[in-house]
Amino acid sequence: MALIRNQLFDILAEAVKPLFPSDEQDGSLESLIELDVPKQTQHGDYATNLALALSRRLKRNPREIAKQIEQQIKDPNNVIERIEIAGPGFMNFFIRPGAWTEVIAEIFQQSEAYGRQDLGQGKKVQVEFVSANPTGPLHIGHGRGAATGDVLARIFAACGYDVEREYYINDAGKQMDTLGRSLYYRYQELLGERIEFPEDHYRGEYMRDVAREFLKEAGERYHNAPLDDVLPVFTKYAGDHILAGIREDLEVFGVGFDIWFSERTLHEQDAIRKTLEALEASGHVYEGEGAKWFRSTQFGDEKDRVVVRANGISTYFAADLAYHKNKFDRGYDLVVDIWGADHHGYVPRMLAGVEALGRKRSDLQVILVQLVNLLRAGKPVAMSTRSGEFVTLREVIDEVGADAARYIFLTRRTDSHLDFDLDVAKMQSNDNPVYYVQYAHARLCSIFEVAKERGVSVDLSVAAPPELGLLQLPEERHLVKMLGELPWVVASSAQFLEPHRIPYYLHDLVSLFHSYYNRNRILGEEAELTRARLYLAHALRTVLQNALRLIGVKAPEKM
RNA sequence: GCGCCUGUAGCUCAGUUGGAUAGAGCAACGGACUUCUAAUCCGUAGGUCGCAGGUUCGAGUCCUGCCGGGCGCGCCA
Repeated sequence: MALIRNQLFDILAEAVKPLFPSDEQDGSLESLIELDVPKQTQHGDYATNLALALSRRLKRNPREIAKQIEQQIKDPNNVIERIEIAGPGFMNFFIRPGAWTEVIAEIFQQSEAYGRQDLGQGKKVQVEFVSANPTGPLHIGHGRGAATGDVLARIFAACGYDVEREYYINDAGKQMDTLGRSLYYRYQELLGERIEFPEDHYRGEYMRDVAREFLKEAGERYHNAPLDDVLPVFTKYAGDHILAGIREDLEVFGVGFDIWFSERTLHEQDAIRKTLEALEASGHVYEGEGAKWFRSTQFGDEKDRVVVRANGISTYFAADLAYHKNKFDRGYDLVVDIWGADHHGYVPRMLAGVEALGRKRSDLQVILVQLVNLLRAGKPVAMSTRSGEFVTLREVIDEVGADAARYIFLTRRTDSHLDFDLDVAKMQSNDNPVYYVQYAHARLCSIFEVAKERGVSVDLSVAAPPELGLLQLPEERHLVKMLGELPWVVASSAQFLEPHRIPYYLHDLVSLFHSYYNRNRILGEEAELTRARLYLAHALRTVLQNALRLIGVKAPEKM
């Protein structure tokens, strides 16, 4: 049996059809159906503005339309107790109390799979995120991107998409040479040379660490070696070493990737030249002023973009065109790029590139994650990779914990700016919203522990005991209703690419539980009621675990 | 100058894509532990949703203008 929300949706989808001639009865009708959980209980368990939405199209009074839809409603499972048509034409649905217990049975049966669904039907999705240059450690902004991409990938997977996570390594280009030289200079310094370290090189303390490591491994054999001869050695060492550190930090943060894609491989396979040739053949690349240009204005960009400079060297953007061609050639139906918002000016040309490569613009979704303001006691902390004056992601995680950091990143929309105050995050560590959620889980686990100690039979082997009807308190119905919303929350997170919906859902759900817990006893005098409530508790625990897993936060059994 | 993001309670942020009486956490104040975890709960207080117009049955949400904050605007990556 389907969840109440889904049943209502299907019922409405059927009931609305007769209002239209048969040639208009397509999927567009279903997309109009929205089921709202009203804030006011007097407005029912679910409400829809369907009649209001249709009134313009049908040019009729919305209340009349609502009445007509109501007459068409068939409710074979008898989930609807009554329907009220209210205000200008809202339809408010009151669910038969007994129907809610189906939700618990559903959760019980699906268990770990509850919340998963098959919206994606196996479509291939790639989420590319972090992709920080391997020239320095990850900072807090990368952390936000990492959390966002990681959770989005988890959400897509839960929605039945075939997801791959990818990290694009910018290991070509001149910043790598700069990195190699930075290591070279620090290395020579360690060997006692006096070096005037260039302003525009990587001055961070971490480069000294890399140099010490390098010295340990390579010894002194590069002492005063001519820079040009040995630069590749230094570049490779520094790049590999820093990338290894990045991988380690991400691992600590609970973020993993399926593919680490090296930009260098594009050059090695001549992919950039091939891509440009193809684009030239299709008329999207032309020559002018000694350079080669991509005609991005044809697809709405404000000006055309250079892909090969007058000196014959291709631009970063050219590599990115080849990279995205490579992505689509790998067969992804949808590619999601997660970028720092400071790259937003780059979006129009990339979308233009996607179209020039023969794909739909919507096949690439770019999520811009707004920058993070790192604060300490309300004061901004300077962040600059070159100067080396910054707090690394690793330091933040060590200071406030991975779960708390994740939660702070995830409880805002990606397009809103984020103030991350280390002192606040630490100071509030006991009142941190993440602990509020985790605590609920620990409490639930504790209930089952105590039940076991007291010898209360917790036979959860049967999907849905008949006594669930004993759950008659309004709070219990409210809880169950909310439990039933998880799949919808997950689906909408995927649809709108908004991971923040999950933590907000968790918070609301857990708030209901804490309140319920303080007012009522799960393990009470009456055996049957206790049993019913244990089933509710079990369902709740399942939902918490599943939702926490989606955001990559631990569900501790004890706190 | 142009473009993107943003402005909601003292602070940090939600607000189901246009719905009914705008919410949460922190901070403040007052209560609740002999009970399944008080990292919890209950209550009080806190708002001209930046400002001004417009669109319509209905606007925090959409359109225009203005004001403020952030970011970007290279044959750099």
